[in-house]
Amino acid sequence: MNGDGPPDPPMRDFSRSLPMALLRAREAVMDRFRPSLRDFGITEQQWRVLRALHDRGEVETGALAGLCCLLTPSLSRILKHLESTGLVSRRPAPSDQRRTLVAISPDGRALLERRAPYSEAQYRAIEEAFGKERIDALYETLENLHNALEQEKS
Amino acid sequence: MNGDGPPDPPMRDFSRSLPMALLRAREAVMDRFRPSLRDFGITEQQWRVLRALHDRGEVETGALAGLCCLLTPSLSRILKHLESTGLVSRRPAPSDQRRTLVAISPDGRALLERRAPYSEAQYRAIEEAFGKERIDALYETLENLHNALEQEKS
DNA sequence: GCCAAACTATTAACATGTTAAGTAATATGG
DNA sequence: CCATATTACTTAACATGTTAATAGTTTGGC
Repeated sequence: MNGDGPPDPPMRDFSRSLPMALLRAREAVMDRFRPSLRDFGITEQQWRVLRALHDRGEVETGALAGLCCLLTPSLSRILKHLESTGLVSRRPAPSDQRRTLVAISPDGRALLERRAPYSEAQYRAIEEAFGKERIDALYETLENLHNALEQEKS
Repeated sequence: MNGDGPPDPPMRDFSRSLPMALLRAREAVMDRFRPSLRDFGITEQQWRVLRALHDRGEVETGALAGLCCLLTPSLSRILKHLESTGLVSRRPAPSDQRRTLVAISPDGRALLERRAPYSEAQYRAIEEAFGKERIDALYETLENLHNALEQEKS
C-alpha cells in the first residue's frame, strides 16, 4: 500500500548531512586550537568570552551571548567561573538593574595576550594547509548561509 | 620595551574566527531541524546514531562514533539511553568479546522513517534559500578543509 | 501610583562535550 | 604459557548545550 501520490523521496545519503559536514570541519579546526587552550587552562567558550570582552569593552550579558554564540544559561555559568577566577568582573547596569555589564580584568587581558600568539600561529598553519583565498571564500560563504537562513525567520 | 625583532602581529579581528564562523552557520542550520527533533522526542546526536545504523546495519561502537562525529564516552551514554527506550540493541562481537555490535531496532527504524520527511522538507527549504549549487560547493569545501587538516596529523 | 505584561538574568534538570582513569578481553614477546 | 602491553569500551568528573521555570526589574495602560 503505497498510495497513489508520488512516493516519498528516498532518504538522503547519510554522508550528505549539512550539520555533520559543518561539525566535522569545525572539529578538524578545533583540534589545532585545543592543545594551547588546555595549556592555558581555559575552555574554548571561556576563550570566546575573553576575546569578545577584549575587543568590545564592557558588554551586557545578552549581547555578549550573541557575540560569543552562546546561550544565556551557558554564559551565566561561564561568567560565574570566570569571575571566581578573577578574569572578568560584573556589575549591574546603572540605568537598568535587570541588566548586567561584564568587563575583562587585567588578569584576563594578560592571559589573552599570552595565548594569542599560539592561536595566531595555528591560523597561519591552517591558511598554509588550505590556502588563504579559500579560507576567505569560506568565511564569506558561511556568513551568506547564515544570513540567508536567518532572514527567513521574519 | 618591545624588543628589536618584528612585533607580534596584531590579534585578528574577533569576527574572523573560523570556529565561530562554522558554529554560527551550523546553528542557523540546526534551528531548522530542532523543532521536529523535539516533536519526536530525540536529540540531534540520537538522530545521528539512528541514521548511521539505518544505513550501515550492525556497526561496532568505535566505528559508529566515527560515523556520527561523537566521542566514545558520549556515544556510550547515548547508546545506554537508546537501548533503554528500545530503539537500538547491543551484543558482544562473537569473534572479539571486547567489541560491541550495535543495531537499530524495528521501533528505531519506524521512528526514523516517520521523521525523515520533516527533515527532507527542511533540506529543500535550505536549498531554496541558499541555492543547491552553493550548498553542494560548500559540502565539497568543508570536506576538502577537513582532509587538508587531517592529513597534517601524520 | 497600581497592576499586569514584558524583559533580563539566573537556576534547574537532563543530555552531551571533553579529558582522564578504570575494566575486561586480546595480542605479543619471552 | 605467562607476564605485559595494547585494545575497546565504559565510568567518572567537570564544563557546556538545551529547554523550561524562576526571580527581580521595568514598562505601559489605567
